[in-house]
Amino acid sequence: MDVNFEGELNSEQLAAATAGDGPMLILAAAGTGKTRTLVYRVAYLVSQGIEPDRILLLTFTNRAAKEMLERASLLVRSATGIPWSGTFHHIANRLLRRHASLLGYQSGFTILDQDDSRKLMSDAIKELGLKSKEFPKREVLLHVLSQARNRQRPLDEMVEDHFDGFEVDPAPVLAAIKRYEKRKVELGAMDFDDLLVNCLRLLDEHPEIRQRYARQFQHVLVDEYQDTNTIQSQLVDALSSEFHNLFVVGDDFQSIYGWRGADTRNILEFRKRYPSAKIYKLETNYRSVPEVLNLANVTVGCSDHPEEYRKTLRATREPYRCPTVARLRDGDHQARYVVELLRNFRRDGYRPRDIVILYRAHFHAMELQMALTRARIPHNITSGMRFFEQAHVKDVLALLRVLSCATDALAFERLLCLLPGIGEVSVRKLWIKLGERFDASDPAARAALAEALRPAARARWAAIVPVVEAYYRSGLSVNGGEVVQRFLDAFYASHAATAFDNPESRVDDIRELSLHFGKFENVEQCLSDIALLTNLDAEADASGAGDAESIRLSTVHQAKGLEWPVVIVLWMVEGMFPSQRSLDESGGGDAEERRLFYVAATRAKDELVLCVPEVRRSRDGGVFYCNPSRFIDELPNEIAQTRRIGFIG
DNA sequence: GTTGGGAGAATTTTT
DNA sequence: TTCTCCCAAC
Repeated sequence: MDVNFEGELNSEQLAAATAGDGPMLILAAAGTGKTRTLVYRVAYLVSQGIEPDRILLLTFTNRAAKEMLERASLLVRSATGIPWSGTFHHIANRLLRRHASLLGYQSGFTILDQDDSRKLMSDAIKELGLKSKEFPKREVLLHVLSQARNRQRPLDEMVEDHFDGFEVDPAPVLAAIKRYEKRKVELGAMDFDDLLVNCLRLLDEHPEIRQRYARQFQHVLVDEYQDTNTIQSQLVDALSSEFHNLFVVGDDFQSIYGWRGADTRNILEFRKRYPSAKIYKLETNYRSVPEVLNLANVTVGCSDHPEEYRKTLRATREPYRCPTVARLRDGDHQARYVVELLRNFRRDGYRPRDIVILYRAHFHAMELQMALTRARIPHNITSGMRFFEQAHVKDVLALLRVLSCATDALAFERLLCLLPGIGEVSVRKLWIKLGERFDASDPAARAALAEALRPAARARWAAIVPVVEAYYRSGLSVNGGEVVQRFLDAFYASHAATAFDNPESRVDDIRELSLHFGKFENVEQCLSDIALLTNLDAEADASGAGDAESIRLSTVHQAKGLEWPVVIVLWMVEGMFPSQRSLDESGGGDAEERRLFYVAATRAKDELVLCVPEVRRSRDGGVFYCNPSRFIDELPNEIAQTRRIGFIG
């Protein structure tokens, strides 16, 4: 391995990447080569003779994990790359599969995704007879539970806090949540939070296990450390407890996931926990023109962020031109203006993929979506709906789950509901009749099921049976992709044709899924891997092509870590950005919104346009005047050029 | 019991 | 826009 560290890194990056042992905090401002530094750190460690399997590299997203691994493997040029590299949930899953029995789980435990969790919580609420308009929604309950677990706070306290000032009786709320938790254990399943919670439990309750892994991981590296929550930071601490070679990288000013339990204190108080920690700052920005950085620096400057952590972005690019603040009349005017802008940028030579439109919440882009469609401008929206949570994908996965686990009640229900005349109630009865389990490998169980079905359903079920039989005949060696393909041909394609208004694209998705599954040896592996992935689109995006000809519309959250030459931000008005809901929430809402705006602005390489409509129209024709966002108001004149946009069309 | 239509509501969402 | 809820008709 011959990496030229001096030649390929600037002095800030070099100092961090080639530092000695001990705990280290790298504060990397936006666009300063954070990933690069982390990747070269890995390469440096390997060049110093550290075995790759003694390095633990933790990231948050699959996207980051993939990028990191690719770049590191390239530098290290080892066939195995970095074997212990992945998302927190991935690594936790790996440890739990090995040692689940110590915690009373089977190593083949199912992972519940958000959809499953929602279902389970709904059931819990219904079973306790709490379903009413006044009772908090299942999402709220799941949120409170998740916060309590991720922040490691007692549940009753968290419930009290969350409903403080509202007329909500905590007792039934707690009862529903406990019922949910109990049900999960009965199913032998873990939700996303369980993976982390149980992994930490494993390390805490079994010192010999902790020691084994802490001794293995001579170096622990963490990306996006500002987004860690309490439990994740404890996991990191436990896994680095033998060598204390902890290398964490992050930007406290890009922490935008507080509402999911991320705790900036992890990064801000790193020195408190690790008094010997060295701090390195990366402030040289390679991404943006100086005018954009000036704006970002003003936004940071107006905050009450701790001095020690302040970073001032230093530009390396040539001066270009100021960001624009566009004053507009209303949402429709904004939409027409953006369409016009897009044409101008196209004329200037930017390609569609060079441009992104960002907003605080999905529905802020409503008018624009319609305008783009009318103007026939191709665009794609990174919507809230994730690939693996779409109905058709979950349907197909349900079959695999039924094949691999006889007690997966959720999957059984989902699969059987595909049959005509079978709904939730019938499935419940059926499940109990079958003894609360369905072992698909057992011909007697299959016969019992067919027997119990009414004629119409039985006829459709008959189409699925051969797929199941073929799977077991093959001795389980057939891969998940083939099972999916057979299921699609024998049953699902025709089901899709009657159930959806866009069956073609759904069938296409399933074909793609089938191909994806071809990589895995068995069905269990497919399921375990897929549960921790959120979409295939991200992979398709990364491989380029595809949607190069469309303009991307995205929330600011989803744009984190990415960059575009042209960035247009919609609805920069009080109440929308910053969002009112966020401001109303106790604790740091304002500060987090500010950081979010900072993230939005620093995505821009060349051009940044901030749209400020004057009024909002409601559905019933009402008109509200809105004030420009505080983040716009506080910008001095020389930082951004304000333009009053006349009426178009 | 199931299914389909229509009304109404909608922060953000790495796993 | 899309998703969820609720009621009425099979």
